Amino acid sequence: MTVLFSKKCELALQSVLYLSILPKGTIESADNISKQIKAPREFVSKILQSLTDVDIIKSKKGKFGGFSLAKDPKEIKLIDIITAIDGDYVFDSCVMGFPGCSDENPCPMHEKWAKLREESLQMLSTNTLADLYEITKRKIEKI
Amino acid sequence: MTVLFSKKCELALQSVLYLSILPKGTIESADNISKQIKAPREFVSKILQSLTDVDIIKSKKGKFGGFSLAKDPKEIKLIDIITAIDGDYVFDSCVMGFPGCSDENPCPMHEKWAKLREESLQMLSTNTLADLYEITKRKIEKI
DNA sequence: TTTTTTTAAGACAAAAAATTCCGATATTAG
DNA sequence: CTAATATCGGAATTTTTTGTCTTAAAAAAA
Ligand code: SF4
Ligand code: SF4
Repeated sequence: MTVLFSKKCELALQSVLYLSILPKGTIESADNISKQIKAPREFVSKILQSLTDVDIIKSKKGKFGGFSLAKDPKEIKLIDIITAIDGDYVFDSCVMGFPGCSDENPCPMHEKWAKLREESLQMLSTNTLADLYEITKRKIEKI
Repeated sequence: MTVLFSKKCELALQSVLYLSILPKGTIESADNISKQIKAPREFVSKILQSLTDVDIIKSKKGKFGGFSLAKDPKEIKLIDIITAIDGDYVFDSCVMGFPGCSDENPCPMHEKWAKLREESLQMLSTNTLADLYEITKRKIEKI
């Protein structure tokens, strides 16, 4: 298997992107969200719970309850969602898993990967939900 | 978890890189290789078996048996090892896992990732074991 | 207040990935 | 030939990840 983010993380990104195109303040139930992104409801629900813990989204119980963004889409960077789910070591760990890794003793692919990793991290750290608004909207509508 | 290659694939890369710095034709046992890369012997052994199936390395049974490169390090591209273990869909699948993915209907991160993915694939497709010789040697010696 | 709806929390189950075990077979040395 | 050493192939086990269920608690409506 070759994967960049865990399933949880993928679904977290999808869910939050979905929330980000709804009118500001909209509360959407886990049920609706899961239907939209075509993923198991209970699983999505669980993932969203952990995003509320880090204040990316907020939840409301009871009738007409659900989840909504906790802040402005401009304030939510993609990397925030990723680290919330997959941890902060995200771009620290290595593609090669070579033992004894350090700057003085880099593994054969270090130099080659370092650039790509840095670019990826950069991309995820600069882009916010707001930046993806248009294309997210187009995508969601067509699913 | 955030991972690019599976554990198997990482160990495959490490094992083959190790073989590539040994004098041409050297036969090394799974036991030695696993010690060198500090990984479970039986697991390494299993992984090496599947690499023999695709003629990246060859094996020899019996006393003084083991594994050795099946061809010149110049002929073995990194991507060959990766596809042998993780399959050819390696860079086809997506970071986002958005449903309904297609060129006309790309997901929000498509454009941003496409470039990075292409660069990664390019890097893995152009580099051979021979290209990494010097740094691999330095790395292995220091582990 | 009672009912309905929805999240919260945690145990539980299933699936996938990683790792080990074992019996068979091949190879070489003595 | 026999003993020793390795890979081979497949089953079995363990661990991690993914996904489900069940019960409780909160909120709104009746
Ligand atoms: S040296 Fe670089 S490429 Fe190698 S294991 Fe460490 S971080 Fe990864
Ligand atoms: S559109 Fe691009 S980024 Fe999105 S799921 Fe498809 S390949 Fe991945």
